[in-house]
Amino acid sequence: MDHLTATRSLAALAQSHRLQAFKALVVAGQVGLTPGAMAALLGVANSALSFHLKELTHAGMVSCEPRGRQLLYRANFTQMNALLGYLIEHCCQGAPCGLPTSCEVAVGESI
Amino acid sequence: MDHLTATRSLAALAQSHRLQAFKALVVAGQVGLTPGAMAALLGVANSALSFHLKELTHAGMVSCEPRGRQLLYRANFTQMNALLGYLIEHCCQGAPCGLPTSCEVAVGESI
DNA sequence: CTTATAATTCAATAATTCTTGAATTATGGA
DNA sequence: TCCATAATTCAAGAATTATTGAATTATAAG
Repeated sequence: MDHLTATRSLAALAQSHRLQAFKALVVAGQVGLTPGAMAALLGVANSALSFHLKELTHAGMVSCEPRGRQLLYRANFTQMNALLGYLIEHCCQGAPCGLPTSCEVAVGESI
Repeated sequence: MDHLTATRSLAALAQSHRLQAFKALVVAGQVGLTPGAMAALLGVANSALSFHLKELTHAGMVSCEPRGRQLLYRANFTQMNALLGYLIEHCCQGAPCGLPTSCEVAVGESI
């Protein structure tokens, strides 16, 4: 993850509806969510949500797969983890990070 | 950290010059940096940097203290850690986070 | 084949964000 | 006091981002 990618990833999450959508996708996990379900969940117009999903997709924060006449969006955990790795590396200075004890994975380019 | 604060914190970092400034402040640590030093470092006009520092300040990502005729800005590590805690809690779903092994601190409201 | 559904795209507008350069405020030194 | 320095503020304009409603594309079911 480089500076530009980090900036774009942060910008993708830095909007209330998009952060809501992403959090919903995280909760949904591998099952994913359709745009219709998310629009209903967030109370946002279809076209507005479509716009935000495009932003998230372009930033690489979510992936999209056709399922019949619907689309299934899923959170891209790899990219999210890469963003967290970047923030921890460049914005924490090795200071205590207040992280869950379950996260003891070695950091590296694989993030 | 709640949804709104997280959105504002993310927005504060979701701009190239602001992310650069914040990273520079992280490197500077407790010493801090003056606006003049940062403007020179980033190659940004003073007034533009002032605008961005105001954004970071309003979002609570940095603090500011007068020092003679200069100002000293410092990264707010507490807020940054709270943001990381929020992202890990809501955007990771307990999945492996790819974090440095040095971060084994228990998470809590103190983040 | 026709119809209903799911989602995106488009155009227009509104709103926000960013940059620039000039003006302002305030501190410290000659 | 006078001048130079440090930084912010302000106004204007450019650029980007967000919302709305209509139109379009495409799939599935009857």
